[in-house]
Amino acid sequence: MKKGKPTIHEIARVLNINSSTVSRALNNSSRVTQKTKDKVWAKAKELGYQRNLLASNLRRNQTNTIGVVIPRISRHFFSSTIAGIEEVAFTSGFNVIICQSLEELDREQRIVKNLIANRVDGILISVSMETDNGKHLEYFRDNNIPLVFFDRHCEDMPGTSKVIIDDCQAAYDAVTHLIRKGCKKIAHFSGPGKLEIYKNRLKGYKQALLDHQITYDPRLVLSSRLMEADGYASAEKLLTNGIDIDGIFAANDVSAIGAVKYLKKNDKKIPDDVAIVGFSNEPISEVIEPSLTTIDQSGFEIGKMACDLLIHNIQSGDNLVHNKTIILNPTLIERESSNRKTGI
Amino acid sequence: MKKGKPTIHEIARVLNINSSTVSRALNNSSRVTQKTKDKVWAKAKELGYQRNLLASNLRRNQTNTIGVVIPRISRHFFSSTIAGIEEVAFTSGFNVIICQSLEELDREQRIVKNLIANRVDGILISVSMETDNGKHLEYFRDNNIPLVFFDRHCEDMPGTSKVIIDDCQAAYDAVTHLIRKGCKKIAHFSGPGKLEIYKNRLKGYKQALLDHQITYDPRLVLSSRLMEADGYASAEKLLTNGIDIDGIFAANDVSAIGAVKYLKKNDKKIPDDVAIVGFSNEPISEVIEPSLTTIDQSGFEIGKMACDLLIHNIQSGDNLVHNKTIILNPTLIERESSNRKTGI
DNA sequence: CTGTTAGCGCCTTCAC
DNA sequence: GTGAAGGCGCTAACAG
Repeated sequence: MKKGKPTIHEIARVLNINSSTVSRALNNSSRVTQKTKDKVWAKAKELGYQRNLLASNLRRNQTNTIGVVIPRISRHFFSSTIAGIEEVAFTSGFNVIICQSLEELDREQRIVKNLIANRVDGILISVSMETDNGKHLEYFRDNNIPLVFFDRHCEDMPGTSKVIIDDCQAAYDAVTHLIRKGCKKIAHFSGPGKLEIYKNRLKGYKQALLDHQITYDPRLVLSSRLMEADGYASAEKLLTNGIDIDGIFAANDVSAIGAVKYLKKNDKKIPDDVAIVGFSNEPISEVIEPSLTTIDQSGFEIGKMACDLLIHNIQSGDNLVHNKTIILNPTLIERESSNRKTGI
Repeated sequence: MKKGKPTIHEIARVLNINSSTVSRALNNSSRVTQKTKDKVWAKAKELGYQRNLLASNLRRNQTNTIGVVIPRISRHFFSSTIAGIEEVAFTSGFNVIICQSLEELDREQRIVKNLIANRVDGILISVSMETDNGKHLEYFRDNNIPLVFFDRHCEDMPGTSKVIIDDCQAAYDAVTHLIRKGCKKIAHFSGPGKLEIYKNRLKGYKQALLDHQITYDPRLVLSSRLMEADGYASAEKLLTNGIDIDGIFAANDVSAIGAVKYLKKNDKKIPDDVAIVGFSNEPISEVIEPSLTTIDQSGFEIGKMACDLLIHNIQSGDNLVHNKTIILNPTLIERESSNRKTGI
């Protein structure tokens, strides 16, 4: 009973043929007899042979693997995204390595280094909320390794593919929707200020107010670190401080959920019957308050598109020529107000 | 401008030293001068050197990577689990490859093969609902590669480490809780029959009935494929068919949620005011029905323990000697009935 | 169709 | 403390 796992040489030895032939047979090369293939496959199975991809990848200088970096896997948007990515990757024969930055730049940097060290063929990334530049991603551009941003991107990396949503427009639509419903004092629950997407959502918010002759009041804008508790606290802060609001535009789902929880728990009412618009494709939004209007951004679709683009860039062999920015327009979904017990 | 990425030989060449020295310097070997180290590091940075882990791993015959196989990343339980796993792995210097079987045995088998081909140092797995034996996992035992089951395991693999919960006892407690609250006709929303954990939960359900002199009625047991729609349909089926129930024991969170949704939507009431106990650590349960009693199984803790065990097995070098089964006892959490508008 | 040869980039003896 | 040499397992190039 020998220790080491069998290699192609082992198979070659017992079969009295050359290891190259074994390699070709195992890879279903057309330049090898079916008879030989059968023999090789049979012996491989018999010996319990398991191909060593490390060696193969090293030799071929490609791994058929793409790295995915997201802030946090437990966020519904990102797990939908991963579902979409995996679907595309899988059917194209790529493996996926999923890594979470946990919203920390430091971790993100280490992850990226590691993905490079593991020689991934390309990378999909939605940056952490501490990331305000793409210095740690320059390696990819410099070495012509495809990289695609999705959702959260870096503004200082022009000439890099991205799949993003039109945050400014979406925010504009959301706020306009509230205004049309009669809201005049609309609070904005924002996200980390470093992230491009939240800057743009704020911009859309302001523009909508401006276009409808409503004065911008900075007291109504509350940022967050994307925790449910932040939304909760923001709602609490406004309402208990007697700041008068009649609508909320939440730039992220967790804020919206936190806000709703606060309102429910304290039986607070917001005068007008439309109240909250939140970016979200969280199924939870449908449950907690059937009337919650959302700006639907399908993580699944975004993941698919981003992965499609990446694989296209990988296979075309030249990252730089194929740069492309895909801008999606999420739709405003106004759910039926079935159960408006809290007055929201 | 040369094409290939710089290697240790490249660094060695320009520094007029041997590549072995460079290798040692880069690995912080104690047998190399600090001065040399500095030179090497400086030059590495200057050239934009990125270590090739494929080569390193091949040579060292270990990858410092553990594979994680779960049914579906978007299930809250599993994403908590991953958070726990990553925390432990990260601090021990291991990388993690996360793969989802999407509940398909076929996919699971391919994933496992791929992880083997990538020479992971160990594997953590919670099997798919189609998996009723561990044939595709025998390789690990045969080659002495550590494997740890968590949550969902295979009964035909004795002598394999696992971190599981005491499903039978937990179910027993849940049903007993309902009985004490006065329920007599308790429906059981189960899961895929192939999975050990659901068999055990059913066993606990039956035993609790038996011990309290309640006759077991098979019509009250409804299995599912773990979709929210199944819970919804099960509740609908029972209530519209006039089958009389006064309590539900849901063996998984999605069933519980589906059931609650059905009840809410149709304003159905269950006579007694205790109604549903569901396995869950989903935050959603707290939102949709604050009074939903749950059997709390912390995915985070399970992930941490499983990963701890795995890494211990990896580092001790002998998988077989260190087999260990950890059985956790989840706690029953009865939430305050704050807002019982639907009569649930 | 199959064999020979020569590495991929790194690490680890073994010398000195 | 550093150098020389060999090989991890696989595949690509070139013969034949």
